[in-house]
Amino acid sequence: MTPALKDLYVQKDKMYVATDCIIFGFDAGKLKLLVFKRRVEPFLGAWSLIGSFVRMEEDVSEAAKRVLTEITGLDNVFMEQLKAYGLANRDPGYRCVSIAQFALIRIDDYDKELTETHGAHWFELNELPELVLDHGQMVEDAMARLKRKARYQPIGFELLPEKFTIPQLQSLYEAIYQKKLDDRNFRKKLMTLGLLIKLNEKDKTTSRRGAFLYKFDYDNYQKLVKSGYNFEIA
Amino acid sequence: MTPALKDLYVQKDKMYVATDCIIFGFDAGKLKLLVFKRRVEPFLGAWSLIGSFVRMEEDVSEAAKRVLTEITGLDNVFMEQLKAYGLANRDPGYRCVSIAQFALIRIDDYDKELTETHGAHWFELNELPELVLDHGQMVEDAMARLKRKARYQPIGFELLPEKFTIPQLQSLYEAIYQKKLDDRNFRKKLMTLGLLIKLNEKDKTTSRRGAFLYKFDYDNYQKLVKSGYNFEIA
DNA sequence: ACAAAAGTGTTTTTTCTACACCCATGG
DNA sequence: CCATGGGTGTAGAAAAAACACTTTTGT
Repeated sequence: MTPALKDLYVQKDKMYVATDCIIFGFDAGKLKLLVFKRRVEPFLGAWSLIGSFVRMEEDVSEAAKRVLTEITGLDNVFMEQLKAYGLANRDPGYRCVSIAQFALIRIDDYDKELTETHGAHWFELNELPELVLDHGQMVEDAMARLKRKARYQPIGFELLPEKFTIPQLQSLYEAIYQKKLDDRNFRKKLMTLGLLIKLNEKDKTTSRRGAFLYKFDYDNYQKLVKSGYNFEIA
Repeated sequence: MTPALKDLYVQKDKMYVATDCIIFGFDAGKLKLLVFKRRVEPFLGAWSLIGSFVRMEEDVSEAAKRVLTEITGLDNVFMEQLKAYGLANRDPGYRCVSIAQFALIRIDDYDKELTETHGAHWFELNELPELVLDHGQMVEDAMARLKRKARYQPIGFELLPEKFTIPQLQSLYEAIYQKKLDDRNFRKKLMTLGLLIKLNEKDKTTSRRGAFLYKFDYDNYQKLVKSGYNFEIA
């Protein structure tokens, strides 16, 4: 914080600082968002992102992790800051700046009980209800970030189970980019990356023949990144 | 802002919210950063980004614009939010979250008097002094953003005068990417974009022959973006 | 035997890269 | 007339896009 000179002599105003989580999941070929029905005033009954005020002694990112763990029971979730929302009148109740966080979770391994006690629901992205305050804007911005980022960083894998099939991966990318991709080119591209480990198991839930399962090779990816490698999945 | 349920019953803490500006300029083939020598405690005499506390009645982005205008005398400067810095102990004096802003200015048309009265200096990026608090991190993050963003959005033009030559533009991109680019390929690439308007004037300050001046075609760019166009300058 | 999804190669087109010489001008 | 930076084209390599059929297997 670097106050401009004159600010040293004017009143410094204190505000609430909050954090809101935009939580993406992927299920049955659809991108989904975890939103919450508020059970208290203000905005009782309205849909909203989950969030919390940031406490005096915690980092903003810690506050976000705390919320995510309370809600999903998960630790080690992929999360990064989206941006701060700081319109003076964004919350009619009181001045509050919110720092939105962008999270990706494996939809199958979160704690359903926990979420249900919090009034959580998964919505498909194009079937989202109206959200309170500027939360709709946050979701829109997060979606744009996801689209851009999925291309250059292997964050898509955060949305899939640890073991996944190529067709699953493709349908995820199709959901993110909102367009159909060519099977052969997609598979070829991925294989040439050398970042998938083929397992000796098949997933037979979607076809009689079954599709081979793969794991993402995080170790190799880390190495490649260090040596100046640029991931890209169009 | 979406408080988690339990937060409604716990104390809500108020904090200072500040904004700090990472101001880039480009001059004589070098990327530069505007930093300030502090003339008051705390950190008297240390180098720092310029910033301000956000006031109760102003948007965070307004606060940043206010600072920028106070310092440079310029309005309509390219500025966008970088991200929020929210470590609990980032400022030893008191809890303060800072929202860093990323600004690009045309180095020739800012008000030199104004900046000098504020203790401002332009530093080349690889000759930066130590900065207070987490400002060094902010600069590093901003530089990464500039590198990434210059490739996909025509923000480079914000750093050049309205009329510029191709060699000038190339040297800007070379400074941003920190590598030499091929003259012919660079020029070819730009020409095929169809976003430069060639003027009937030459800049003769750098060669006897003189280089034609160009303007960026913002109108056409807007149109192309709307029709789904993707800008790219490698 | 057949439905339904998984898996496989080749050709064409486009984009990227590397590379060397002439031009215009002011001094 | 010459030093200096401005400006131009082409060929080879690499990457992206288009495209259709065979395989497996549970029912």
